[in-house]
Amino acid sequence: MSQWYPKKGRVIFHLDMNSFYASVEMAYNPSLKGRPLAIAGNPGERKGIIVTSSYEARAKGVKTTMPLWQARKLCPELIVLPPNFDRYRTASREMFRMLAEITPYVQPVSIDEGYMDITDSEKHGTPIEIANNLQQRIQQELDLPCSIGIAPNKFLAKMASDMKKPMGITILRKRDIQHKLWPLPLEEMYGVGAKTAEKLRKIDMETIGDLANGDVYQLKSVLGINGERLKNRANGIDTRPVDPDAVHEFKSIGSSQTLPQDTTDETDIKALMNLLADNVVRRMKRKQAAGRSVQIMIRYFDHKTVTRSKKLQRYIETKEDILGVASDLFQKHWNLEPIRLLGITVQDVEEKQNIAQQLDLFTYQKEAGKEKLYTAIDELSEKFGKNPFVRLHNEDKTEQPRTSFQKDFLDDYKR
DNA sequence: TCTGGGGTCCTAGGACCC
DNA sequence: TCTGGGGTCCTAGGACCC
Repeated sequence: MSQWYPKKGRVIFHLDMNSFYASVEMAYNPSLKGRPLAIAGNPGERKGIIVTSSYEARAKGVKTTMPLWQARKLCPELIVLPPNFDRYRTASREMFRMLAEITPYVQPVSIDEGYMDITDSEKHGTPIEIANNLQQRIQQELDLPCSIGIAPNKFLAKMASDMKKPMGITILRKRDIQHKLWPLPLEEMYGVGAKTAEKLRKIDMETIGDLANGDVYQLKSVLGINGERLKNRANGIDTRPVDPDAVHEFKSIGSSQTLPQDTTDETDIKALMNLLADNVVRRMKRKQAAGRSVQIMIRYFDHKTVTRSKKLQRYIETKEDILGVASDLFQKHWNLEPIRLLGITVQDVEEKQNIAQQLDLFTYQKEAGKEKLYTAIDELSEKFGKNPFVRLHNEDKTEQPRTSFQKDFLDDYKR
């Protein structure tokens, strides 16, 4: 008789690069180390906001998404650099390559963070040893700091990696939840933003512990299905697997841009739409993808934002097709007020190779439909002898057989 | 003269079908 | 002469994350 083994608990890492863009710039130019540094989109323009900042800048109150002028007021000696995405992508690739040397179960979630399932990676050491080695290696070979959370599932690992920065390693076991997780304010929970926290405060909740011990029906009535999920997470329940393929399963590809000034000028608008369509098409080509739905976004001078979309009959991939649908939507829905930002997104995106399969399926169904028709005709023929349908039959006999099923049928027919 | 740009997932209402 | 209840698709918007 086979022995019953308890299901092996998983060991999940969440690895988070610390102030990634700023750290990469410091690795490239060590003279920046120890100084207040910020990466900001197009310094000088109005869309200049802080994307990332070094810990020295954060100490002065500089925060992500803060307008640049505000950051400079708080920290006059702030060094500001424009983003250099090629550098960040290179560093990111190197970092993920190191993770992949430990296990194939690596799920990138953004350029600077990812999950690993190291449950079956004992040969590389204990979880602590693996985390230490990994952190050291990234530090020594890439000159970049990271934090690692170690836990039995993704949610806890994510929360753990946030607990000690920079260069932290934090273990969050189920039995640690009560004293390490529950005292934290609601906003610190992954998945709880400002709006959700506000709703929860209205029912007298302040901490993650309050959420964990809340009444599930009340939570559902306030937050819908998300209420139940958040309660589970707060109790350390999360069964989502680490999925290395998730990164390939993109669903939309979009591009949006704020104009230099608000405008109603159709020439400016057309030029921007053209540029956005170019961006989208270039990225769709790179991913060998096509899409079935086009969405435009219009942000007006007063920040009011509308989206309008159209689902299409067929998959499209060319600039002409995408720009055509986007322009139609724009013409139909622009209220003539000054525009601040425009966006074009292609949705229901599929890799073309998968679309081919879908087309095959479609063809197959059409064939299957024909088979049914043929069967029906056969029955009719048997009942009534020769009839007009037989003509259709004869025409099809010359067709190239497409499915084995149809081939059998045609063979039968010829006999 | 505050508030970028890339995404994902969920909700809710109307249309339409059974 | 009034009218149920599911299910799916489409569209618009909201919340959240990095």
